[in-house]
Amino acid sequence: MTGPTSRGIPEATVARLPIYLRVLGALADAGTRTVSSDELAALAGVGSAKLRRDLSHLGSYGTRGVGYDVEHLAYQVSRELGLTQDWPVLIVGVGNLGSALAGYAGFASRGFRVCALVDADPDVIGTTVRGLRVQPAAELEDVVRHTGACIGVLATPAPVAQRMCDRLVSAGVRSILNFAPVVLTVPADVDVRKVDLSMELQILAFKEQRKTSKAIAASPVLGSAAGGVR
Amino acid sequence: MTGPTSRGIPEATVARLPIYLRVLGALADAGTRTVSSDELAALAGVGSAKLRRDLSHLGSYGTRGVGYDVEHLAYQVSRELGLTQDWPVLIVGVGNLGSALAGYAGFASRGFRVCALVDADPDVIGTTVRGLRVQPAAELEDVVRHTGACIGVLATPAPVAQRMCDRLVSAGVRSILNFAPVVLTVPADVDVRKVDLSMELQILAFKEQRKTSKAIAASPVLGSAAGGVR
DNA sequence: TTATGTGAATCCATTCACAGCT
DNA sequence: AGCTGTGAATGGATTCACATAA
Repeated sequence: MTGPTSRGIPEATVARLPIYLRVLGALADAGTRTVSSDELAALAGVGSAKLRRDLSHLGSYGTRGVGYDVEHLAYQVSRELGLTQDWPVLIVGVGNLGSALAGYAGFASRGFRVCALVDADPDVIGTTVRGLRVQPAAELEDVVRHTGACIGVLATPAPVAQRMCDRLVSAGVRSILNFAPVVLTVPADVDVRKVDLSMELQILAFKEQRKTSKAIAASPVLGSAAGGVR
Repeated sequence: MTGPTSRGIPEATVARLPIYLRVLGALADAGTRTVSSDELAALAGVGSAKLRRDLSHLGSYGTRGVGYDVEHLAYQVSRELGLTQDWPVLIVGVGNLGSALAGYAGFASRGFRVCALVDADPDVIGTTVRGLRVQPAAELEDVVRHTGACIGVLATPAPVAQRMCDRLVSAGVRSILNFAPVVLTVPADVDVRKVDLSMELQILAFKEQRKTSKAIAASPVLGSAAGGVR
C-alpha cells in the first residue's frame, strides 16, 4: 500500500542489512560493478538463499543470470535503512566509553552526526571532546531542542541511566541506544536497543565452556574420569 | 546423556541468560530471597512464559506455588554460562575503544579478567593503561602463551583486524569478540561475536524512519501530499 | 546457460493454556 | 490457592529446489 513492497520487512532481515551494506561498500571501493548472491553471501557470512530472501523484501533489484549492481543495491539498502538522511545523535555520559563513541568513525560514514555531548560531572562539563563542548546534563532538554537530536546514546553509569532516559523521552527523543547495564523502561512508542559489552563476552564464555568440556570428554584419558561414570 | 538437561540449550535462550543474571544480581543486592516468574520477567523485559521456558532448559530450579530462590537461580545461571571460572581476556588494539574496554567494570564482575593489552603503534607500546603495560603486537603469540588468554577482543582499525584475528587463532585463541567493522573469516571451531556500534544505530534509524513516515501519513495535511497519490 | 526470486517444506522460537506440585 | 513446568498450537525465519527471466 504505502510503498513498493507493501511495507513489512522482517526484523531479522533488517538486522542483517547493515552487514550487506558494509560489504557492498567494500566491493564498490574495490571497483567491483556486479556481484552474485553467492559471492555477496560468502562475504557477508550468511547462506545465499537467506541473502536472496532478505533482498527480495526490498524489491527486485537483481538481474537474473547476472547478479546485482553493486552501486544500485547499496543505494537501495541505504535508503531502506534511512541512511540517506542525516541523523543528529546526542551522547549522554562522556566517560571512557562515551568519548570513544564520540570519535567513532563508523558513525559519521553512515549519516550519523554526533551533535552534542552532555555529562553530569562538573570536571567534565566545559571540556572539549572531539571538537564538541561537553554541556551540563542539567540542560539536557534544552540541548535536545536546540540541536534537534533524534537519537540518544546512553553511556552513563547504570544508576543514572533510567533517569537520563526518562528525560530524553520527555524531551521528545524516541530512539535510544543504551550502553548502560540496565533494562530501561520506556513508553511503547520509544525504541531502545541495548549494547551490553559483558553480555557478548558471557555468550562467548558459554560456548568456550562447551568446547572445552567436549574436548575433555573426547580425551581418552580425561574423558573416562569426567564423563564415564558407570 | 552428558548432563542434567541432555545438553542443547537454544541459542535464543543463551542470549537472554545474561539479562536474567543481571536482574537476579540486582534482586540479591536488594535482599530479595524469592522471585516469581512474573516478577523476574517484568524486570528483565520479557514475557513470563518465555522466561519459564528459558529456565526450564537449565533444569527445574523453581518451587511451584512459590517461585525461584534468587541466590540459587543466579548460581545456576552463572554456572551454565561458565562464569564460575576465570576467563583471561586479551585486548588487541588500545585506541579509544580498546582502553575504554580495558576499564569496563562489567567485565571484572563476571569473571572476565583483562590479562593483557597489545597494540602496533610504537607511541602506545610501553604506556600503562588501567594498570597494564601495553605490549607490542609483534609479540602477540608470546603474550597469548604467557598469559593463557582464552578470549581475544579485537578493537583495532578495520584493515588490520583480519590479520590480528588470524594470529590470535594460530596462537590458540578460539573465542573472539570483534569490534572492528569487518566480517572475519575463521576456522569452524572458532567462535566470533561481533559488536557493531554503527549497526545498532542503523537499525534504530530504520525504525525511526518508519515512525516518522507513519506520523506524516497520519497527518491530515502532510499525509495527502506525501502518500496519497491516486 | 546462468543466477534471481519465490512457492513449499522445514526448523526454531514464542505463546497459550493447563496439568501437576507445594 | 498459587506458581511452575510443559504439551500443544501458533507464528517466523531458514532452507530447499525450481520455475522464471535475461
